[in-house]
Amino acid sequence: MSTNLAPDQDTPELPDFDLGQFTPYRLALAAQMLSEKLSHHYRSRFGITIPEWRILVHLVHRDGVSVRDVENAVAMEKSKVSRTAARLEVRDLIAKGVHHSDKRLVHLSLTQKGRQLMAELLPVASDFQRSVEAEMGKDFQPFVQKLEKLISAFETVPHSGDKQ
Amino acid sequence: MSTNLAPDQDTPELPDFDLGQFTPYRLALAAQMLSEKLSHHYRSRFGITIPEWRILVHLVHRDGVSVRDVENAVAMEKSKVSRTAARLEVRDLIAKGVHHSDKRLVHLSLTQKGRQLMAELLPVASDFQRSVEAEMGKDFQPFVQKLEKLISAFETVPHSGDKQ
DNA sequence: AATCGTTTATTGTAAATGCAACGAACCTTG
DNA sequence: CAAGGTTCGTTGCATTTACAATAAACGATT
Repeated sequence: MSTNLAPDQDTPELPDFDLGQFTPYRLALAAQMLSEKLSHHYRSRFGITIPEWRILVHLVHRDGVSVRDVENAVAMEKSKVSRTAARLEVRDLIAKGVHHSDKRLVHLSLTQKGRQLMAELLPVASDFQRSVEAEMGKDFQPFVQKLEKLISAFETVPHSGDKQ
Repeated sequence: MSTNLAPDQDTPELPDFDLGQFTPYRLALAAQMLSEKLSHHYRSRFGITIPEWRILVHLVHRDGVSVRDVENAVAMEKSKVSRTAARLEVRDLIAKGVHHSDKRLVHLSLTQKGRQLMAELLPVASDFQRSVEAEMGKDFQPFVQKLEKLISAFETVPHSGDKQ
């Protein structure tokens, strides 16, 4: 409880700022809404979380890759990839092997069980994608193009001193 | 290491699925990139995290609200709002009081120190917003309109049985 | 071949998160 | 006013997360 006697004294004039007009927030909100709605399908029907989904779907696209490859492809930190992959291995959805020539690399690949799961999961994702496209109608293509433009504009340039 | 002798036997044909074309993922990526780039300013220069930023900026917009109000306004769970507000109170950036007539409600408001912080922070956010708009040029307005269309299309309708 | 620096993946640790359970305050109905 | 149901905010708990530190394998240089 404040005991200030002159609460407005010396207070700088604050410009009004509406979070609802702030693009980073609106983008985060849209992403959160779509992800929650979609991941509801993964979770309730297949017990798959979003990080798990990302690894699995990347392995469908390009099987037999390393943790580092996944990290770059699906925008997840390597420790997150590592622990998520460990969970998937326990459930026998992926297999972890060693690369032929480079023993540092982990060879991640889908198991039969993983492939069967993805055979059920991918149509759900495709349906969802189609529902997004249908929802936006003719606006979809231009929207995606501008979204990609935004992504490439804000893509972190390597070695550009971004972290400091 | 797998000992399957016929690894492709019984394997269903998996359609190729490119995460890079999947709208929920691209949206999440764009949001993550913008948030990271922006929150870098908050963090390094002011020691403010994204949840803290959201509460503070909402209090600039509409001061003296409850946890529930914040929860609805900035799309954060109430327990997250509660704990984040507790941190902000410790740092004397916001004050927690009791509502006049309803003693259940917590009255959240900016302190002098909080207002001074926001006086420094808001211009940074505005600059960032302008940089996004500049980056996208004439595409910005149509992009935002379509983004809002997407948000309202996927907004969870209350009492529509969405959670089951 | 031995050594130094780099890359890769895992793990330790503290912090953050979501969900459920809880108590307090409110609101209704009898 | 008493009892039952609801809303609000906090807290307990198990899980997840980010970041740093580590170990193992690699490559290059001498």
